[in-house]
Amino acid sequence: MPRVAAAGKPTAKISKSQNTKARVLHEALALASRIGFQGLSFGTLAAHARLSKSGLFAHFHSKEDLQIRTLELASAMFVERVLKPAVAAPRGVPRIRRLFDGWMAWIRSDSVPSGDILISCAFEFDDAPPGPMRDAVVRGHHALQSTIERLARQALEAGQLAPRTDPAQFAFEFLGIVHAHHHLRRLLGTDPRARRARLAFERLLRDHAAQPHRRRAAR
Amino acid sequence: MPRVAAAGKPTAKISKSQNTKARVLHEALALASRIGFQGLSFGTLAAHARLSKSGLFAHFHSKEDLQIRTLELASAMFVERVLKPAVAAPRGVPRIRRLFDGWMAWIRSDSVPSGDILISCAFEFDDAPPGPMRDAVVRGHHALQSTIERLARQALEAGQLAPRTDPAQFAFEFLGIVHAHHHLRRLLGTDPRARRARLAFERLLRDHAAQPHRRRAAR
DNA sequence: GCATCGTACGACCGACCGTGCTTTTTCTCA
DNA sequence: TGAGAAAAAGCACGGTCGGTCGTACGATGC
Repeated sequence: MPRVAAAGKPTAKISKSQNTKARVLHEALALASRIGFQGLSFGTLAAHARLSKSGLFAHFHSKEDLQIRTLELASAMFVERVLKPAVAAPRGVPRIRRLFDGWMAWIRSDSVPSGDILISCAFEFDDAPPGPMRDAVVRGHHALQSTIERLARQALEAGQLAPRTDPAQFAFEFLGIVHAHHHLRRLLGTDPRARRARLAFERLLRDHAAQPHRRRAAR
Repeated sequence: MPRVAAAGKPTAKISKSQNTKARVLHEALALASRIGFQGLSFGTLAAHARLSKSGLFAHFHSKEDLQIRTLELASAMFVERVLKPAVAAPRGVPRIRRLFDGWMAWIRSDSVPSGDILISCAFEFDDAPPGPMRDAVVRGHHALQSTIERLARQALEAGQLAPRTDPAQFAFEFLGIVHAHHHLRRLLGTDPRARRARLAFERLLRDHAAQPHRRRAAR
């Protein structure tokens, strides 16, 4: 069978192994985002990556290894495409906004089909028996939660959020909105339901906004 | 066929079949709530229900049939234990509160282990290929969404919510809070994290509360 | 008293699973 | 260019999956 020559890229001296490994991992990511991490089997991945099942074993020692590497790739992409652009925005509320916008775009993006694979993964393993994957998912959640908390705290210190704001609570609700949007998008299709999430986010921000000019009326 | 003449009649004799079927279904529900609907296999269920695999086939024609029956049982229990008690409360905000309280208790309940199986199911099938289970999940979502919308609309008409309230948006955020709580509970254990969901719910209510005494300050 | 039907059983099927072991192909570099 | 290393394939294993088949037991209707 005539092998397909590498996809035209110069590949500056990356040993071929690394190259195919990366390619296979991207295939695995696309596959996992469609059928879940549990459904990511060596057989289907092999067929999809035009590699024999045993050929995969040269790169991944076990299915669990494959899952974790794939999850790591997804995390790295999320950091690169969502977190980094967010922290490029000015501290405080603008940065929080940028995070939300970037996240929504990431969910909408086609590069990782079927939405945010990290969220799917979290829900897939939230009731799994203890194991490396579950641990990785828990670590990922804590990282996200504390990141959002930090952004909220910065906004608080900058006087852009009301002093009564609880950063942890803010992060909880922030994550809840994103998760709800992701779920609905997958369940009901791609209709412009992002509006609901956007409104909820605006309400969250408005409700915690600093109001220097007058005393708060509610309560 | 000595089939049941009519549903629900005295039927002093609950034909043995119905009995074991109900027993097996409850086993299936408990099992599915621990390992998910996809993981609910005939083999494991047979071992768990002390019935041979082929014995199960006398009651369920296929795995899909088993899944759907199990889902129906869960839905019926949810209606019985959460929805009905809620509509027993006075119309308006009290009824909404009762729904939230009941739902949180249902998630906490041990009767259906591992939280709300309907929520888990929804997340399990939100990216599944089209099929009866997915359809059932979508229908279930619409039913819940429209129920909450209705409660919100009633509260609106009773003047207990601010006129600018959008019932659909209210339902979206309500569901988001419950889902987020359920997810966190499964992911991080049973710690008293319900407080976060409670606070978010209170904020949702407070934010949409009618304020007859003064004009709203925000915006 | 006998035929019928629903319930339950054990054996079995083909497909796919994850994973090793061996062989062949391909790449790398002196 | 050729030898050694690395990558990929081939193959076989034990296991589980959803599902079928033939069969046997117990109740029920005629």
